Amino acid sequence: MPVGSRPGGRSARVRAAVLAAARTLLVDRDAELTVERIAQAAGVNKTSVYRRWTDLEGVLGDLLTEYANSYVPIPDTGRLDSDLEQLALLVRSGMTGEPGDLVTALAAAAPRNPRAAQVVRGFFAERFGLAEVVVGRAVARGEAPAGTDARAAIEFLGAPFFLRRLVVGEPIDEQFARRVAAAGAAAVRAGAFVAPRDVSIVDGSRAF
Amino acid sequence: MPVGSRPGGRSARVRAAVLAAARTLLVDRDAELTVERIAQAAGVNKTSVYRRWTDLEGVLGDLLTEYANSYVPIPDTGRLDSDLEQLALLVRSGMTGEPGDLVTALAAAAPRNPRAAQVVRGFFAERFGLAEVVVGRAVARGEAPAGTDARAAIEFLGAPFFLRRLVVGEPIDEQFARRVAAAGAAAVRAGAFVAPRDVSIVDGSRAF
Amino acid sequence: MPVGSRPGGRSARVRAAVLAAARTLLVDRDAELTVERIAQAAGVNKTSVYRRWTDLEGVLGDLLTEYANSYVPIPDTGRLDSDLEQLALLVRSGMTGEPGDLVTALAAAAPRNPRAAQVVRGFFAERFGLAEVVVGRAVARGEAPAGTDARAAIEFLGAPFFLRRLVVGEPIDEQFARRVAAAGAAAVRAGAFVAPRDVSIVDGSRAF
Amino acid sequence: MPVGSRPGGRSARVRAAVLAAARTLLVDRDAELTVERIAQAAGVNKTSVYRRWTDLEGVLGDLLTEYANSYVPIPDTGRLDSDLEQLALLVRSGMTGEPGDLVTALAAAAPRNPRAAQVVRGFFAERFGLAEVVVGRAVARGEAPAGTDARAAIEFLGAPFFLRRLVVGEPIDEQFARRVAAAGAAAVRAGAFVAPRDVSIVDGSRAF
DNA sequence: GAATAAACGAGACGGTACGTCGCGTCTTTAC
DNA sequence: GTAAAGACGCGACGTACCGTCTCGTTTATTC
Repeated sequence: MPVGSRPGGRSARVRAAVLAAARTLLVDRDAELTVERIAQAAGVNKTSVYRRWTDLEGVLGDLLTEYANSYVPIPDTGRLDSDLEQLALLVRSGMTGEPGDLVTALAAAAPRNPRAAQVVRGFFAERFGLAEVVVGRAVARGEAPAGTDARAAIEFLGAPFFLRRLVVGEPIDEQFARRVAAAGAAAVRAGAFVAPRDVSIVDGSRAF
Repeated sequence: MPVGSRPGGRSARVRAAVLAAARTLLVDRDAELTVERIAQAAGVNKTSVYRRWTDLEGVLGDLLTEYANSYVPIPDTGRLDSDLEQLALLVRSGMTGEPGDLVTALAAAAPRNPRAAQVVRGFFAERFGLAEVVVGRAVARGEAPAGTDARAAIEFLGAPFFLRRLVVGEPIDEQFARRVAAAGAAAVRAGAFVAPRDVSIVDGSRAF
Repeated sequence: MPVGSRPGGRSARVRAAVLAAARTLLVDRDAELTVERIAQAAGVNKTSVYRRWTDLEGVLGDLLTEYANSYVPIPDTGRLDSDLEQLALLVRSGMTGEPGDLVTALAAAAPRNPRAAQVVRGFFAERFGLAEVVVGRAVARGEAPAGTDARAAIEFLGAPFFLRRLVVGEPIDEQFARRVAAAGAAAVRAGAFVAPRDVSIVDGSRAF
Repeated sequence: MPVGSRPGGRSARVRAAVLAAARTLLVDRDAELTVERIAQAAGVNKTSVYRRWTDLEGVLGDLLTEYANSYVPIPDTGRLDSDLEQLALLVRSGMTGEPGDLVTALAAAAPRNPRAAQVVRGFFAERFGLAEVVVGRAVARGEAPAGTDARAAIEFLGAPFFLRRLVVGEPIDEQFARRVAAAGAAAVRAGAFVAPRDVSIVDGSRAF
């Protein structure tokens, strides 16, 4: 959704001001995140916001995309357990900060705003995709059975953070992250994410 | 927030009509679920809705409570794996149907409506509580290590369904449910949910 | 377009406040007659205006209707000349005051607002209709030829006031009104408004 | 407001395109006649319109001026009646066609746009001025009393066309034009437009 | 024939008003 | 005397034009 046009022009200024204002209002809890308020906080006319984004969710989507483009180090410690732990701690710090609010806001808007749904899905598709290599390496090292569905494993690892954040509402501390990582590692090692047709083989090999 | 009064009075009739209308609009996708629309569909004045509930979320909360009060059979097959699988299949059928929509709607409202958050949390606290016995039995049978945190395990089991439903948006089929159950069982068996203070002991025992 | 409902209720209060505010803003030249400003001046929410009237023109239409319902004495002096003169002076005082502004505003909106056009037409249809009796009496007295089209005569009499008001913009003084009346009387007496088929007869009689 | 510069340059081309587009949109009823739409229809940027004209009304003013500069034959049949009839038929054809729409649009804008008011007044001042000679000749021929105010008579003649066009909205057919001419001729002949101070003389002469 | 100045296309911008929707409150009538 | 009917204040929505403003790109004169 970003327009871009000339980088140094007025366009860029307005765009930056709006995103910054949105970010501020997002952090300020109980700040009624509306288009009008964002525009006002950005010192920009409401019309200018609608010229660029179709929606409030469009703005938030761009914010989220900015985060998506920021560098996230994928851990590579040589062991599945510590890789997943590092990953879980990264997810935790992401979920408790600003992007967590963004995801919450967008996920809340998703049921009635297809674009919001698309943005948030795209964000996670990318994030999860990056993390899959961790599982792939474990398979290569023999820590995880061949045929392990990396995507499923990562989704399984990330899920509890969302449940807490969006539904349960309890705090997400480091211990929680470590426990989730441990569970994920155990499940991966036990072959719970091996693709169905291979399961029989794995089960068979496990019988010995 | 429900009033109740006398069961056969106007109160009861209005209440039933509103809940039925809300349920209908909830099932009809793209039906914009607003108080005014519900009142109209119920053949009732908007004021009558606000007399009984503080919010749209209040109505949905009552709807969810009705589901919460409906009987859910907790599986007891004698083995952890099949118990969790049954449980996961139950969760799946719950998430794909009407209560799934309810939870989605309430979870969406949660960030700006504390009561909605409370309702949805209460719902899950109860559901998860009921399911914990499954883990307890596994511990008793020796299938799971002593000190296993049943609540954490169940939360871990349920989480992927929410992620799919609220965020990722992919369909939740039986295979998905079975895989989640398998992962959960593996993690439980591996002791990933043993409480921290016992972890040292476990670690200690693992040292030998 | 007026709603009416209960006379002493809130409805009536809002309605009166809006009409009064509109009247005030109408008189204040350069006062940007908009719905929002009227609502603000009336101490009423914009929504309440739109609840009752579809348009700004709807409000003005009601104002005009109020004037239409106010009593206007139709002169009956016994002579066509003085009757028309009285009438012209009445039209003049109407055109130079508030209803003149109303008509101006509505006539301006008419080309793009059918309802405004309808209102202003209805207003004049009624006004002109009332004034026709003056011509009718003149015919009965023998001052005007039989078959005189009273409607056409009155339209002819009223027209110069509109031209001045809407187009030319010059002031409309008493002398102007008297001259218009004199011209109208002369035209009526000369049989200029006798229906076409009768014209030949009149012309014939005039030939002698 | 027209710039002109060199006749074959871009300026002239843009100017012509804009005026042509405006004329087209003016004829197409229900075409919303806005600056943006005109610019688009002209294949010209909005800025280019504003570079040349201050307003939409400025454009329409130029359009009207073009019509004003077009030749209008002032009838000279030798008799007042037929002169006025010819004139009325000319006015009719002008009012029912494109210039009628122009006048309507400009008259509608006049109350809030002084320049529009000025343009439309100027147009009529010129048109009426040209037509005055008809009355002057009638006076010279003895068909009308000396001292007849030609301007007033012509205004009186033209007025009913405006009333129909701007306010009443009924069609303007040839019969209407003829009747107006007849009424005008009768009023002129009867001395209704003789200047006030002369009225006494006329009245006196009429007394005999 | 190159330099230069004016006009142009493109389109973002601040601004005002529009008309709509939904919320939750409050009054009025009627049962 | 309670409750249904529905108007109300409120706030935000998203749209349409307005008239202004850069910012490159032609175009057409001028040297």
